[in-house]
Amino acid sequence: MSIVNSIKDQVQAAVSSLYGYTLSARELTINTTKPEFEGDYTVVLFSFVKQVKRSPEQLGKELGEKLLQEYPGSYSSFNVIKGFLNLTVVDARWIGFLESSYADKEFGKQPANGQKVMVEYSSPNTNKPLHMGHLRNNFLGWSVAELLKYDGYEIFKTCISNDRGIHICKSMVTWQLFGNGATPQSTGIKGDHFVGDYYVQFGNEHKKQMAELTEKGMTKEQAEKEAPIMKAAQQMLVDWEAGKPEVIDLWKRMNGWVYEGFDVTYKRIGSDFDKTYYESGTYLLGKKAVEDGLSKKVFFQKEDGSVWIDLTADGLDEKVVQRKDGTAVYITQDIGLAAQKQEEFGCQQSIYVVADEQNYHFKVLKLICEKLGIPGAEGIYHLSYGMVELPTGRMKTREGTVVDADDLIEEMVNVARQKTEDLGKVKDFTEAELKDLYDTIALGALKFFLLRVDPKKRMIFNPEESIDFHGFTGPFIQYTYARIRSILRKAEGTATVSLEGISLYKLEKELIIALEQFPAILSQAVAEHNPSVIAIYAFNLARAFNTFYTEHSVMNAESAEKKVLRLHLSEMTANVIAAAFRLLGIRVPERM
RNA sequence: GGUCCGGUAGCUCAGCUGGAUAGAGCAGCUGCCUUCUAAGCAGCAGGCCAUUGGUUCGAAUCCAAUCCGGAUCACCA
Repeated sequence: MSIVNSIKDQVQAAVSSLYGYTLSARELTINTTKPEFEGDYTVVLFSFVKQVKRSPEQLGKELGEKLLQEYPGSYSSFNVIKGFLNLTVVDARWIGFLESSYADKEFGKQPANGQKVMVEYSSPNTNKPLHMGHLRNNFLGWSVAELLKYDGYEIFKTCISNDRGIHICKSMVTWQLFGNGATPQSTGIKGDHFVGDYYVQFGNEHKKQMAELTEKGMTKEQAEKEAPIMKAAQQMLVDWEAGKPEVIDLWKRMNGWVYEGFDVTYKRIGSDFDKTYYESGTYLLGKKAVEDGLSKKVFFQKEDGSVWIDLTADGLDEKVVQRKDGTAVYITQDIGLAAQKQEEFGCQQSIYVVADEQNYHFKVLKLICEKLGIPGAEGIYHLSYGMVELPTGRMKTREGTVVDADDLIEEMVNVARQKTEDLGKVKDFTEAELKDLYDTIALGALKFFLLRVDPKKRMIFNPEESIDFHGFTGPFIQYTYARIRSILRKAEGTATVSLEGISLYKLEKELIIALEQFPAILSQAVAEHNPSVIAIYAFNLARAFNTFYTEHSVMNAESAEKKVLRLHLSEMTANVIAAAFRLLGIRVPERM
């Protein structure tokens, strides 16, 4: 049990035996004591002074004395200031905790709980390369999956590839018209960028053709549809749905290029999936759901043949689920896919990592699935995250204002290299070791930058200011880790001694208190599906260590006991940093 | 217009299940490398927590209204 929880139990017991009053969980708040006061934990008395009919001062005094008397092994002293009871926990208790946990490389990990959770994330379109928004999505999805795994769930990571539709046809048509048979191999351009370039070119051509048509007197709306290149793309979509062989071949070929490109990026950023679904293989799945919905009278058909669901009773609108031409809309595909995933994996919870612009969509999806009685519908959870924006507003592919993922990573690696060379601490590294270190630092900085912010909030990224390597950053924490590893290498073979009876300095105790909180932080992060909780914690822990480190020497400690104590403190800090970073998908270097 | 999300230091963000004097990082300014890695540490400066009202022992936090910004309400995906 955590120390806070055992304090709660003891306070409850003490109040009960003193006043015959049972404190509810809501009435009992215990915080870590503010640094300006003496003590480790603070019991807030205001919330139950009335119930026990005492003044705050009197209550604090009586309660403090009772605790000290009943649990002499737990508390060494107390003080009461206004309505706050500050308790000091005996050093031996902290040391006992440290001794039992310092070598645990998986501190806080929970045993398997038999529950299965699916996490769907990444979900790219195959007509353009990954950008910064995808990175946030990937890092988030991956990290939340790891968090749940650590918390005892069995996890399945999936990805849905939006590989069909008008968008990919646009790239295909443009390649046919202007490509002259070029390939990623012949041009040396990474496949996803290669295809993405044609998508951008489509936009330019389309604009050009629209201008010509509007000059001839067409309205903008007409021109948009009538532009020859747009008509060609539309036709291609029809041909694709009809299964025209040469279109299918081209589609497979171009998507193949994109996947080759994606694979490189995914490998680099460490994203992986247990299963990838392709929209081309699932977009007809909704049919069954529509029939099912009609027979259950959840859906109704209008005169023109289109199928709808009326959600006005739930405060939403009427929503179309099948077009009058009988084809499925987006939401229907998702319903079909949800049902299929449930059949294949049977998870209790299904998490969709998708940007917050789709909040409404997922609200509707969940509601419809519930009404259709699809198993696991209650377990649908939309992990909604805010978009990454530029200081000038949203990123737009067509306007060329996206921050490309590959470019950004490359730039980060360059900064990491430059910085490392300037410092000159790892001159003995081999080429391969250096390359690995630059990747570790660069991706560490990038992932930390994107994960340290509450997922719900949209975040602003200014490409003019490069991502920092100092302060509240990944490299800061990696550096702390490397420093500790350096000490531990030097300390190998140090004889262990009993720590009984030794007392703790303030900075030593603060570090232990921080370490002890890790499991509580984990459950918070899991409950909120929020890796930023871990990121912030890791930073605070590293900072606490650095403060301790400059103040107290480990290897030249004043006694053998202190040396062992500090080695254990250092080792546990390193273990917890490594565990926290593993959950964020960030590696830690032995040296940097 | 309806619904949802946000507004905290010059900038980027914590704190939001109500608790003590609102915290970090960056940027600015001072110090600290002949002792375990200075990607570090210590310090200074920087705030009408959007506004107004309410709830109470206590409000950045809860409630209401207002203002500002964003998303969404497609037979697009």
